[in-house]
Amino acid sequence: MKLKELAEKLNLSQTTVSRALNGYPEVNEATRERVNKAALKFGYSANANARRLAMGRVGAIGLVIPADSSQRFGPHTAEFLAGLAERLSRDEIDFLLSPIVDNDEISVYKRLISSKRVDAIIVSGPVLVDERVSMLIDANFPFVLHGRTNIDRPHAWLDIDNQGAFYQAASHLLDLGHRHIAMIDGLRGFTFSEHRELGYRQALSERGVEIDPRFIVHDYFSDEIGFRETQRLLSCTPQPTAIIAGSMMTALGVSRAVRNKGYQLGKQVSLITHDDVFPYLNASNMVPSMTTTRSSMRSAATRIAEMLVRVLDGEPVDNIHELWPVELTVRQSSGPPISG
Amino acid sequence: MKLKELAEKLNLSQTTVSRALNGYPEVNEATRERVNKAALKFGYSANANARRLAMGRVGAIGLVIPADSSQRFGPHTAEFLAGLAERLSRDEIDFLLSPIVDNDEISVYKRLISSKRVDAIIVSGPVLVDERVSMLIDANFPFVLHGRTNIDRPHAWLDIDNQGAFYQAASHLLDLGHRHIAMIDGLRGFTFSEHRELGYRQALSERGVEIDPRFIVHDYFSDEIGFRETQRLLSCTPQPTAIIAGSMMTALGVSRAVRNKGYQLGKQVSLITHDDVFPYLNASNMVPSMTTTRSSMRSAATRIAEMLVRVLDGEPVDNIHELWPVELTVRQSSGPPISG
DNA sequence: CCTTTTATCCAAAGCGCTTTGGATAGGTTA
DNA sequence: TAACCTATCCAAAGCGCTTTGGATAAAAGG
Repeated sequence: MKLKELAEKLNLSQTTVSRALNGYPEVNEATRERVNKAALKFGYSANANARRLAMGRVGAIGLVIPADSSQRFGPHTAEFLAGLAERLSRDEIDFLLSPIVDNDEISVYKRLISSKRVDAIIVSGPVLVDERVSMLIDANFPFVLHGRTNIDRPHAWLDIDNQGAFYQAASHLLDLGHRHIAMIDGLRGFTFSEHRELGYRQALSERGVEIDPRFIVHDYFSDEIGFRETQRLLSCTPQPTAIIAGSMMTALGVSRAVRNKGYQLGKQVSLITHDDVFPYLNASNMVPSMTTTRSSMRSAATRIAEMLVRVLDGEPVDNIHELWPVELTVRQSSGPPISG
Repeated sequence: MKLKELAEKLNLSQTTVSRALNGYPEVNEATRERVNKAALKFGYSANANARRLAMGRVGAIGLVIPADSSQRFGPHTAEFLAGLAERLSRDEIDFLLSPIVDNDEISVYKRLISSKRVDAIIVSGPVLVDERVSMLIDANFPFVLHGRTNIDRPHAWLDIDNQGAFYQAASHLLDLGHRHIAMIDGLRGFTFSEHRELGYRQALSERGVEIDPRFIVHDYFSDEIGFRETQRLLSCTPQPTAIIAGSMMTALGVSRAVRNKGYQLGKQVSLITHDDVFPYLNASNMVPSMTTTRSSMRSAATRIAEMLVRVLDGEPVDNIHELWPVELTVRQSSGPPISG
């Protein structure tokens, strides 16, 4: 069923039917109703391609995702997508996932833009000076960045206060009396990771605590890394008495290594984790319950979707950015240091 | 830059340029090269909407995902998407995620079909008699099902042997001498979940072991459910001496509850988990290492993408289905029952 | 040397929609 | 009653591409 046929059945022109369907004012209410009813009855729904061709709009936003078997497409991405879906479904905006081909990320973005299949793009996992971001600004293509870069040309972004998170975590541990604090976070180069390290260093420096480079780990978020690195850390002299973990997955590995050594969390080793809030992995239900810096990835994504809609509505991007604070929740996995 | 302009610059017709670009034979090799070079130089790339409108094809496949904050969009979905991306990137096929609106799943599918935005659909999480599947068959719309249904009209699917998985797990536990075996699996109604219960029941029945309905749990896959239900199970009389968990997330909760009670995995309580293979959560690295039935969700997705391409190439769906066996890997979390 | 084939290329007709620039008829105003 | 709105509808022109049905010229066949 196409517009023309529907129009014929109704003895109306395509113009009128189109207008009736799209809510234009210059059509009689009675007519509109008649059209709507008929559309429903015949199961008519506009061909999206034709519609977009005519309008120059798309009704979809783009995301570029890694296509190899890397760790990068993990539970964080899933939460993120779920959050986007939550908001975008309201406007019937779909999203287009474009896998990276030939490891050439930037050209996937370019393809996405020039193929006109998306109205906007969401960029995540930025590095400090992100080529994608400057390219998108240059191309004047609408996008929202999840995270931050050092590029100070105006663009829309949302980030959480990663520096503050690790600063708070480290400060709390210092308050408790810890002096040997390690951190196991995400890969070096990513802004979030660098910011977290900054927060960690800041806290330690403020108290005059020396920073031991062996205690700073950057790697993938996985239980295995958490386990392995904690084992390594616990064989250092002096041993760290506290660890800050960048993700729940990492924390699982850390816990395991700590237990494995016969230690208890919150006693010989304290642990603070950054919690992106996975519905299937709850920090407060852990045993012992986990001290965390918490910020829902899903909510952030929902908000980003919101911002994207604003960008698409033409709002100037200068004002579209948000920095979300991160709150420390003290639970049982952190306590004053005791000797092993 | 549009086709017309490019054609003008080259002093050729749109037809020829289009054909040159799309690899049709009726164009001189020299001309083709000239065209390709010019296209590259001017950064020309066909407007996808126009292209699709003209061709009636899309270059994207559809997936419907839950948009609420349910548990359903979790790490399994993420792995699945990653697997699809791995294969579809080769053919530059994108995927379109359509969130469910108003909780009306079937109409999202219909919208997806009639809006002509995707060439095919991937359906996952089928129930025993799945309305979506019969609808898609009726509509004669290409799709591949991840999982199985009882609908015996021809369609393409890939499933793992869920029944066999739980049958093997239960049998192994019975072999070890367990007589009180519980299972904590996914939500009732889903085929995979029903199949697993079938396997479990079959194993127990074959050995004449009575089935205790309190020992069969169906719920979301999460550590919290695993924890809570295990606590409940361990307060039953008689206590189960073994638990089969449907997912790694569940297993984390189970482990925690077991430890919490002062028990050891593989001693007072044995645990076998179905492992969908998450890169960030490794069964063999757990302590104690985890006995699993293992089947990579990611590989399955990659294969499904492969099948989808075949479906799109017009191969009859009758022969496009695969049932993947699941292998039991015995590790330390399962052992003979000992008294608490 | 003329006819037939083959290799290239092109003009124009869609694909299904939105939107521009009127038409038409009934109602208002003076 | 004539001149002017207003509300409602329509025909036709794109949107940028692919594809059909030739045209043209060079090569081959007789």
